[in-house]
Amino acid sequence: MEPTPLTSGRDFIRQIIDADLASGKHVNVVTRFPPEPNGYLHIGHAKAICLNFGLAAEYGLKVPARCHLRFDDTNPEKEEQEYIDAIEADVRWLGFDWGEHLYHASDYFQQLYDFSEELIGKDLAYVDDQSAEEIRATRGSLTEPGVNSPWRTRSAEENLDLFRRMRAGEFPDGSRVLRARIDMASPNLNLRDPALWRIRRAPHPRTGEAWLIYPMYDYTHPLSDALESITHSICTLEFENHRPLYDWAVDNVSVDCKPRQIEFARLNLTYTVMSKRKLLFLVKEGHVDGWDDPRMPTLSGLRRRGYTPEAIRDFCERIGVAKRDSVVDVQLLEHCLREDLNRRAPRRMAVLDPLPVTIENWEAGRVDWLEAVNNPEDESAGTRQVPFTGELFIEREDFMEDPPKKWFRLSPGAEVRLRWGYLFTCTEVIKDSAGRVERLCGRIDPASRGGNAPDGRKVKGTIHWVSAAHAVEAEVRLYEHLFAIEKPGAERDFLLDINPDSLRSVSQCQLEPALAEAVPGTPVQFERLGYFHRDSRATGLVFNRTVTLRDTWAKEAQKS
RNA sequence: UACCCCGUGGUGUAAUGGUAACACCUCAGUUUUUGGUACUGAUGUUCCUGGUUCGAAUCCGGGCGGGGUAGCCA
Repeated sequence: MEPTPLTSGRDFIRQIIDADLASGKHVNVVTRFPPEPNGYLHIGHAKAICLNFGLAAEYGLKVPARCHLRFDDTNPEKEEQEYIDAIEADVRWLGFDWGEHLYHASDYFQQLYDFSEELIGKDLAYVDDQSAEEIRATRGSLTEPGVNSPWRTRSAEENLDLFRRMRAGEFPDGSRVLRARIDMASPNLNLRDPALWRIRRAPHPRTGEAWLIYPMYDYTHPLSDALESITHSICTLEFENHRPLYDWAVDNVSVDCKPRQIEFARLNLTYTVMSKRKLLFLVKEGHVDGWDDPRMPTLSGLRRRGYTPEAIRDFCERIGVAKRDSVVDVQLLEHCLREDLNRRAPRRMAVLDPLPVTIENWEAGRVDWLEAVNNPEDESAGTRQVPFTGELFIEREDFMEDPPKKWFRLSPGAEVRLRWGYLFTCTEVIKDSAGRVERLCGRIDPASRGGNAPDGRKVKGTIHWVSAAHAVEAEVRLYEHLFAIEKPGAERDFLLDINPDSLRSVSQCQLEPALAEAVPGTPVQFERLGYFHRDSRATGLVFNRTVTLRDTWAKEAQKS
């Protein structure tokens, strides 16, 4: 090891590990990410994944280090193979690799069982015949101690016999549990003789019908960690009160490894909900279109929305790790996304709300192929040819008949640049009988091909356009936050806080021809509008808006 | 009103007894063939109260505030 590392500027977890390495308590670092396969992974899990796998990668530069993926599959009633598969795919997509170290708590059932016989032999566990209701009633309350079970003083022989018969299936579901014998008067409720095993005749995705009893999390987790030689077992704050029980388990059975549990604050994000229960509810009740709905904070939803693993990892790094409850501004996530997409997304022109424009001084039938830069941030992205003709579509909102101050897009008599094309002046506004603008006519400056004024005159506004004859049609889905307020559910049922405009689907958008070949999974910028991403599930040409561009004009316009 | 944890700009995170910093947000400006990007600048912070100390965001006491915990869920 290097001389004592600088602990300054590091989060509290890294400081703990630094100290453990410096003191010689550990010579390696082993972490784990332990999801329960009862739902899809979300951005909050990404924080834990980046932390645990990131720690292994970081410390791996100096000492042996690794991170395990372990499924915490001890409750077959809620867990499914579909979730197991999705979780593995999501962790990989995020960019992490567990190598050989894929584990399941269910792999340890036999060892966990043997440890329980050991506990029984030490008079540290007993079989309780009370019902769940009776146990609840005798647990006491936050301010009152619990009451000992009448079965608490059974002999080790009797407990052993009963426990073996529990396993053998001699008793009905719920009729008995194995309990730790700790202290029914402990101020920590978790220590009031917690259940260790319960009888449950439910088929398990991995062990099938082999087990009729299943171990509890509080018992399974510390011992699974110990069996895998985990050095630092990182979990979220709500397990803080469980730590004494965690330590009790590893201290009282024959394992030689004593992992340390460290708790950190889970991620909360503005304008979204993060609990699996709520996300499952949104899916089941049809408020969204499945776990991978682009509005969901799930990794599969973010992926379908167009988020990149790089942006998510960057975000997880920037939010830091601490113990205080906090709510991160979703704008930071969006910032990380834009920063990444700005570097990599090729630019294209797309008109979402088309307004026809006729260029009067353009020879009928003439097509001019213009060179357009693919990405000003990346010269290697090259250029492409876009067709320019006398009949174009521009964005309806880029024209105003009576523009406000500071408006520098199109208006009657005003000159704008058609991106990569010509300088254009609107000379006539044609309306339908209802007074709605139907079409614009105008003239281009033939000497301004490419967009440069021949005499150097300043043209402030640049707008995007497509040639009507060449445009391809597409559906574009405009997403906003799923919830309308920063902290959904804070004041009332979270469903009431759902944003009714979280999805606006626009059909018959007019796109430049290159977009017909857009590939799902690769981002593209629609110039002046935002970053988009061809939907991976829809047939036909459908784009999801990943995130808008920053829009200072929208802000300016909002002021008045 | 039992036990545990946590209080630093609007938000998130640093500063580990020695000038309170970084990022996001907000605002103002420069550059710009995207009202994008980039760049510059500005506003704004240690919950309160005693104590220890030459010196406290940091250590100690007392308050106050927030969160967690009473599944045979994880």
